[in-house]
Amino acid sequence: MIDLTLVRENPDLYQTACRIKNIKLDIKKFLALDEERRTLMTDVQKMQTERNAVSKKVPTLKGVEKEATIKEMKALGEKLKKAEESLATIDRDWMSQQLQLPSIALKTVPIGKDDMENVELRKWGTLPSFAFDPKDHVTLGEMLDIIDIPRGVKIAGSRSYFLKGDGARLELAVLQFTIDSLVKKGFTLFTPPLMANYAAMMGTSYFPGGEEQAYAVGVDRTPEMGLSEKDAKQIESDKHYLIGTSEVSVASYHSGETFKAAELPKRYAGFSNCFRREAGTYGKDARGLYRIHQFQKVEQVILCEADPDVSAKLHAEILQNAEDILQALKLPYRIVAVCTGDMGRGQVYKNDIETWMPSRKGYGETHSCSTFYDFQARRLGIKYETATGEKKFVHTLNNTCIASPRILIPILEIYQNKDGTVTVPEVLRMYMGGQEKIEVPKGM
RNA sequence: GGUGGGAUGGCCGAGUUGGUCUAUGGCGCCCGACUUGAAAUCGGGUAAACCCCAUAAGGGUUUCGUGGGUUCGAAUCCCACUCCCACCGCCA
Repeated sequence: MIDLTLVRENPDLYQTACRIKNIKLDIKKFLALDEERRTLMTDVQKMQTERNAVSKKVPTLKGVEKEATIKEMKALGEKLKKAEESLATIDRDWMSQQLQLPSIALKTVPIGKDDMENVELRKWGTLPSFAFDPKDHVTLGEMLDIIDIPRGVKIAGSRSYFLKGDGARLELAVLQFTIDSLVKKGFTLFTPPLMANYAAMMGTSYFPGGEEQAYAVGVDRTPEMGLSEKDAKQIESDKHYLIGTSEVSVASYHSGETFKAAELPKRYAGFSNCFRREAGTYGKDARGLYRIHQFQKVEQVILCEADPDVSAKLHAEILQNAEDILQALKLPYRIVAVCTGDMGRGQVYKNDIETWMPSRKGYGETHSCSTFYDFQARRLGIKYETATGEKKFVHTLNNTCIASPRILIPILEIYQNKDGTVTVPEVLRMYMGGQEKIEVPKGM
C-alpha cells in the first residue's frame, strides 16, 4: 500500500512505476476518483455533523417544535443514507485501484518487461564437468529409489511426488542444516500456520492478484458435500488459503503491532510447507521436481526501521546468509538483479539467486530476496516508535534460505558419480547419521 | 458436536428501562509541583484511522468483536456472523 499523498503529489512518477512494472492502472483516473471520493466524504460528514448536533438537541425540545425537528431530521436521514450508499460504491472501486498501486523501484533496478531482462551481477563457484554421461535428477531419483513421481501423480495429480528413503532423509538434512545455520546467526525459528486468512494474504501483497496461485480451503465444497445452506455459509466464512511461503504467516505475525525502535530489527526464520497452484504454467518445467505444487522452505523475514540504509544492509545480510548455505554445499550459483517487470507490485529491490542445474544446462531460480520498504507494513499495520516518539511503518524484507526439493536438483545432479551413486555433501552427513553416499537400496 | 458465559480505550473494568456519556473509576505511561535525589503525595495530560484547512492554529467524521437493521438519535433494542472462556462428548 502506498501513502496516497505521495501519489497525489507525484502522479507521473507512479504512472511510470505502473508502466515499468507492467501494471495496468491509470493514475489520472484513480486520482479523479480519489478526488470524487473525498468530496462526497466531506458532504457525508457535514450531514452527519448536523444530525449529531440536532439529535442532541431533540430531548430539550417540546411539542410542535419537536415534531417539526424530527420530521426534518427524517428527511436528512434519507438524504444521508443515499449519499452513504454512493460513497460505499465509490469506496469499493477506490480500494481495489488503490491496492494496485506499485511501490517505486530503486534507481538501481534494471528496467525490463520479464525475467529475460534480469541482469547478472556476479557468479560463485566452478561449474562441474563430468568424465561420464551425467544423468538428470529424475533418472537418478528413480534408479536410487529416492524420488517417485508416478506414484505422486497417482495420489495427488500432476506436479506431485514422493521423496522416499534417502531422498526424504536428504531433504530433511538440508533443511535442518539451513535452520541450524540461521539459528546460529540469531534468527528466531517459526513453524507457522500453513493456512492464512485473506488479511494475511493481502497484507503480504499476494492478494489481490495472486488468488489463482493459492489453494483455498473451505470454499465451493457445497455440491460435493451436500451441505445445508447454513453449514455451507459457515464453511464459506471459514475461508482460508494455503500459504505459498511462510513469509505470509511470519510477516503477518506482528500485524497491528507497534514496536519500540530498540526492539528492531527482528530476524525471523519461517520453516513450512508451501503450496502453489502453478496456474497458467501448463507444460512449463513439466519434468521433475523443478515446479511442483508442494515443497518445504526455510524463509528469512526481516522487520526493521524505515531507513533505506538499514534495509539495504539487511538485504545484503539475508542474501549472504543464503549464499553461505550454497557455498557450504559447494553449489555454483549466480546473483541477478531482477528487472522491474519481473519484480512484483510491492518490491523496491529484488535479487534472485540461481543455482547451476546440469540437466537444465543453466542456472535455475532457487532463491528470491526482496526489499519492500514500508509497502507490506502499511497493509499489515506494523509500526514502530522512534526515539522522538514518532510512529512510522517498519520496512520488511525476505529471502529464501533454502527450498526443497528444488535444491535437491543441483545436489543430486552435481554430486552424482559414474556408478550412479550420489555423494552426500560433507556438511549434510552429520544430519544423515554420517552417511557418505546414497546408493541403490538392497533388494532392488 | 452439546450446554452455559463473555467480547468496552495500553491493561483492568462500569455502563444494557435508547438522549446532560463529552464512554464513570482504577492501573500503567508522560509532563509539572513538592524534594538534595527518589518514593509517597498533589495538579495536568494520556487511542487510532480518515476528512476539511496553508505541511499553522483549529474544526469535523468514524470506531464499544464484525456486518446488517430499527430510530430524529444505538455501547445500550433486533438479526446474522466471528472469536474467546468453562464444562461435557469425540479425537492425533
